[in-house]
Amino acid sequence: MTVHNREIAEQFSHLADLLEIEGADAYRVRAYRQAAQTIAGLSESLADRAAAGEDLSALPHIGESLAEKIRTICETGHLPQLEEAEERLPAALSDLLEISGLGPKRVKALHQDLHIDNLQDLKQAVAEHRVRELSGFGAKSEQALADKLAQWQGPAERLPLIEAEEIARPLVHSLRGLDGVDQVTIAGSFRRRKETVGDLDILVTAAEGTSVMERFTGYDEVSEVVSQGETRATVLLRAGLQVDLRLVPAAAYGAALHYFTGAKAHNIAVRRLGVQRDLKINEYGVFHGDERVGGRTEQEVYDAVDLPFIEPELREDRGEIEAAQEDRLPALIGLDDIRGDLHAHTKASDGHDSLRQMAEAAAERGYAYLAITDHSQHVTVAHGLDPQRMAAQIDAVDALNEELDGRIRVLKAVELDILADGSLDLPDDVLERLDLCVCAVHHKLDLPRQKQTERILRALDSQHCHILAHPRGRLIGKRAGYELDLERVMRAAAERGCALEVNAQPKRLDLDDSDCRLAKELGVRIAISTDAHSQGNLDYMRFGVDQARRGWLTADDVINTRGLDDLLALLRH
DNA sequence: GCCGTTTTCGGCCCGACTGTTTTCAGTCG
Repeated sequence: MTVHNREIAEQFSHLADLLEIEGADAYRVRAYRQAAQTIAGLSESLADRAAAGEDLSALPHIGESLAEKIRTICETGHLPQLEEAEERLPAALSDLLEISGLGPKRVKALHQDLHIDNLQDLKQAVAEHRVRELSGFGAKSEQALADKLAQWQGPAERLPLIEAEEIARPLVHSLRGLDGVDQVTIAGSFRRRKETVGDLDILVTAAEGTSVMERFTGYDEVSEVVSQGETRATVLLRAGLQVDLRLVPAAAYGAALHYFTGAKAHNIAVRRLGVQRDLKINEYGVFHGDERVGGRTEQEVYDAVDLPFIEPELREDRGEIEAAQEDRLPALIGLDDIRGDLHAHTKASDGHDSLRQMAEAAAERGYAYLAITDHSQHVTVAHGLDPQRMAAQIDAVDALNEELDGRIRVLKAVELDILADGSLDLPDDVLERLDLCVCAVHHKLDLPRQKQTERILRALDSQHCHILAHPRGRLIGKRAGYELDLERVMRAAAERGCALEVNAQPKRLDLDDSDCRLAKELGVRIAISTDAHSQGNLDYMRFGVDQARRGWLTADDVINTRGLDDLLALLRH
């Protein structure tokens, strides 16, 4: 039984909540939260690392004390300090912190004075108008709580980035359409291209007296104005998404953009560097005493603390500040570096478009090559190809390449099922005729960790396995992915020269950002592929590139930045 | 509880908005 990083992070996070309600030292609480964040963002299994006797205190925000606690959790599954806290306070009290407007102080008051232990107790107390009697609360807060509790459906779900884009587009358009509005920029995790977005942070610069706030709070899709001031407003959209708007003067645009892009931990780290230089950095600029010394651009903010510009995708306080100080920031891959797509389907299996349509669409995007990777026979629901149909498709691709006359090269390929025992779903004599094999797991997702790992390792042993597709098998918000020792798979892939895929489907993004970073560390090559099931899906490439950038990858780390000849040479190895 | 170009102690980012107050605490980002 391996303890997941996620479970360790949750225990620290829960402990932080309970300690905060108890009124513990705020910095101690923050230390637990930062540690939880570090752990949640790791791809390598801490349980494996701990078992191997590695020094966990080398990790950011993990010191001796927390390293010891991690070891305890890995060995026993429990954190004694959390269990002790749960004896002092009801464990469900931390649920109350999820309600916006309730922080640690008010939750403590609710518990101590009204004996509220959980959300149910709170509902009852609100219904009986007992909350308004409490010092610090009033009729208005009680009513606000009543409204929020009535709509409460658990912690707000984060939206996949692509859905956030669709919601943001018309809103941004509406704001830009207003006279006097200069810049409208979406910052926050959206700009950092995080795979999911919890809210939208919109930054606006405008001429004085422009009615931006009115336009914003009056937007059609707004279901509730949460707060509204001179320079800042928060609304909820009907889609359930929270949107914050910040109005700043043009001279502060860079400082505001930096502040509003976050991540919070990155901002704190940058501001700390400012403090060391006797500078104050806030959303209005960089200040030396009362004198404003920068802030029109983000570059000025970084200049002030002697750092090179740090790309938004890297701003997570995951070592980018240190890397910037040591001048070893990666030159991140860009969409323009991509020369072709190595995973796409046609009507032959479960795609919507023909071979020719897919090839034409890829050529229009300026690609040098497109691998057609229809499913193999085991995936019957997707009408997977058996040896005969595969042979027919190989011939069809050869014929099409002749007709295309070098405009683009279609690669003969397959998305080949890895069977439960790790064998491959088509015989060698068929596979030998292909340019490329993309191997993937589509069934028996519930094998135990060791079996699943060995299954994939066996598949990697085949000389035909060029790329391991969607290695974790997760679906964002739906499925966690199968149990797997990914680090072991990566080491094996590195040895065999097999690439791992970043599947760019917005609901997969698999590998994810931190997996990419681990892959790079271990010397694993990456393929960024769309897994397109239609021509339009080829545009998902940018979502894959986003995650690769978040994972510190350069063009050199990614095989489909190579030209056709280099790629083919690489695949032959 | 972490961490170090003020290093093993004593710091730890900074400001807007709301509601309940009567000058500010709490919450949020």
